[in-house]
Formats: sequence, structure tokens, C-alpha cells
Amino acid sequence: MGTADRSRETIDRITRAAIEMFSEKGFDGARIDAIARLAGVNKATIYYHIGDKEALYRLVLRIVITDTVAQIESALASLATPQEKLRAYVRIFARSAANNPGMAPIMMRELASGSKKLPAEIALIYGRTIDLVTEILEEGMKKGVFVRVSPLLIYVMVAGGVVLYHLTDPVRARLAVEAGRHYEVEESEDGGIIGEIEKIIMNAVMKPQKL
Amino acid sequence: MGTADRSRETIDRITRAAIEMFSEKGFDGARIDAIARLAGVNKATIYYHIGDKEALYRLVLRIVITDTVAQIESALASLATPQEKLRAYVRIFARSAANNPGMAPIMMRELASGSKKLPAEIALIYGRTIDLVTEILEEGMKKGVFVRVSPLLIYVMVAGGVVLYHLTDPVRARLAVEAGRHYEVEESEDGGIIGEIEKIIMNAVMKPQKL
DNA sequence: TCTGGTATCAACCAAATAGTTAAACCAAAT
DNA sequence: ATTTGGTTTAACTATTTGGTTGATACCAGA
Repeated sequence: MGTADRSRETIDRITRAAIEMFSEKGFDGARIDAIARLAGVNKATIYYHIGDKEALYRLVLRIVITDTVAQIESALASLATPQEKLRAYVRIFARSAANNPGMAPIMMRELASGSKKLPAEIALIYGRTIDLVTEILEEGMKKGVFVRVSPLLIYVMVAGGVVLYHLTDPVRARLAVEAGRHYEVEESEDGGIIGEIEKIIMNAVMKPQKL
Repeated sequence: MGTADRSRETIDRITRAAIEMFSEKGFDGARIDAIARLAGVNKATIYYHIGDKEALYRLVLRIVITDTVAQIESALASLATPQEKLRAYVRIFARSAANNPGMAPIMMRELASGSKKLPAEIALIYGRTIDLVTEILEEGMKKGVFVRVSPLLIYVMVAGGVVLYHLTDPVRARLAVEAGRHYEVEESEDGGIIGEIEKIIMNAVMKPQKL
């Protein structure tokens, strides 16, 4: 194993640990020492390979955002109709949020801080998530299958909905055990939660069918 | 002016400053000294009246959450049909997020941290925001005006959408000036952004009208 | 086996920051 | 005017924490 591979392995361990810590505690709450410990490396190794805390944080933002966008884009590539694409967008976004538990908290916190630490190039990539919805909806509106809606609002409702669903997980769990109040989605036969969100969104944008 | 009034004024100044700082920087990023300076009081005054940083933070959570819930509940009280109520819910929630700029960031960050610092009683009050949607939707479904949907999902899409809309404000502004990419809602004649969200949600839940 | 560069580490440091304390202050009641 | 209670303050402290450094381990090529 060459030294390059070893480096890559180390950097990987560091970024994984950083994603976990930043997502749980945020930039200010996360401790460099804790990240190092979790990654199983010495603190100085982080500074050697990556740089200071903010550089590490920017790296995490880059990874999380580019991954998400890449997943969505590749999933849409093969599809034809705007209906299929919109469904797929929702599905992939939701799945991606479920598989990368760090994504939602990290993005929300960064946005809540005014995106001050988000580098311009990455902001641009983030913008793609909105562009994609816009393209899909405009195509659908032009073809007359979708009603006139604001793409930005559809985006925030899909993304915000998926994210908030995951973020409220802990409170909802607490309310269930502490107060016996159960907040959960009663899973329908097909598709589970993701399918439900799909359904709601399609309902909202599809032009009503003549009966 | 009695000593009680003076206290109340001071506490008020402190909490206002705390809401601002906690919403901008989060619990770990906010500095007690900065809050004191912003409130125009000595740091020790905060400890005297309120307690340590976490007590102040809990107080802020209590204020932000109870205010929001109170506004929504009072607005719904006078309305009769589930359609009116759902519309009002969206409207008030959106308006409340617009008027209290601290609410969205503070709630999102706290949820992102697993709601660890949210006291049980306040979690319960927060749950009301979901209960209200549930009650409205169940009434509408029973009356046959709404399709079958998951109240929790409608809640996360409304709240998440409104919140994400506000949180993305800074990035969207940056993308406009830095990259010439404009992400904004083209305001329709009636109701502006809030009206648009209302429309989308009503579309999603209304049972299709026979033509 | 030696050597040179790369990677890792333990120990250290300076700055920042939450929290404390004892003194000063103020306003109302006597 | 004096006292008394609550209120505010400047100055201080203990600790945490991001970041550095010089020494050490590793490993590929000569």
C-alpha cells in the first residue's frame, strides 16, 4: 500500500468522524479533539492533512452537498416525463436524507447560520437542487400536465418536509414515551413514507384530470 | 417604577438579545458576553436573573415555542370549516415565521441537536403544532372534503417548507449576486408567497371536485 | 541496510469563555 | 436622612479548546 492510499484512508476516517460530529453538535459545538478521537487519529494529523477546523468543516459541506446532488442528478438522467422525474426527485431526495443521516442537520445548521461558511462554488452546487426542480416543473407546465406553481416553493416543501421529518425524529420519540403521544405516519400499502410524500406532491402539482 | 418592573424590563432586554444571538449562532456559538453586551447589561446580571447559559437557552425555547403555538391556536379558534382552518394554519405559521426571525433557526438547530435541551413540558407544547394539523385534517377527512393524507407529513411539509424558505434566504441572495442565479417566488396577484403555499397545500389535500 | 520523505504522535501553549464574587448602587419605606 | 432589599457592576478565575511543535515511526527505493 503506497503512502497515497494511506493518506486517503486517514482523510476518509477523519471526514467520516467530522460528518458525525458536525451533524450532532454543529460547527461550534463539535470538538476537534472529539473528531480526532472518533477517527482514531491524533489531532495534529487533522491539521497535517486537512487544515484548521473551518477547512475541515468546508470539506464536510462539500462532500455532503456534492454527494446529494450527484445522486439526484444521476437518478433523473434516465427518466423521460416530468411526472416520472418529479416522483424520482422526491424519492431520491428522501432516500438520500435517510441514508446520510448527517446531511439534514449539517445543511440546516449551515443555512441557519446564514450560509456564512459555505464556499461560493459549493453554494452553486447546492443551487442545482433547486434548478432541477425548476426544470422539471417548467417542462411539466409547458406540457400542460402540471398546474402553475412556484418551483422554489415546491423545492422548499419537498426538501424542508423530508428534512424536518428526520429532524423531529428524536422529539417525536420522546413525546411517545414521555407523554404517550404518538406522531407517526401510518404507512400505506405502497411505498411507505416516501411514497406518501410523493403522493402529496403529485396531488399538489398535477393538473386535475377531466372525469 | 417598582423593582418588579425594573426586573421585568431587564429580563426582557436579555431574552430579546438572547433570541437574536442564539438564532444567529446557536447555543454553542453564542457568547454570554455578547448577549450581555447586546442587552446592555453586565454579564452577571444574566446569572442573577436567569441562571446559567443553558437556563437562558431553555427560556428562549419556551418563549419562541409558546408564542408560535399561542398565535396559531388563537387564530384557529374562530374558524368553522376544516378548509378555512387549514388555510389559516398555513397563513399564521408563515406569518409567525416571518415576524419572529429567530424562530426558524432556533427550532431547526435544537431539533438538529436531537432536542436534547428541550424540556419535556415545552416539547409537549411543540407537539401542539402537530396536533392542530392532525385535528384539522381528521375533521376534513371525516367530512369528506380532504383526501386521506398523513397529518404528520402535511405538518412537516408546511412547517419545513416555510422554515426552509426563510433559512435559504441568505444563500439565495448570494447566488443572485455572485452567480446571477435568481431563486425567488414569482408573486401571484393574490396573497404573495403565503398565498402560494396555501394554494399548494390545499391542492394537495382537497378531494378532487366533480366537474 | 541505509536514507529521505511522508505521516503520526505526545506534549505544550495562548486565547477565549462560562461562571463567580464582593463591592457599589439605587429606590422605596421608615 | 437612614436603612434595607433587591439590582447591577468590574474584576477575577478555572477550564476548555483550537492550534503548534519537535520528536518519532513508517515505508519505499537505492
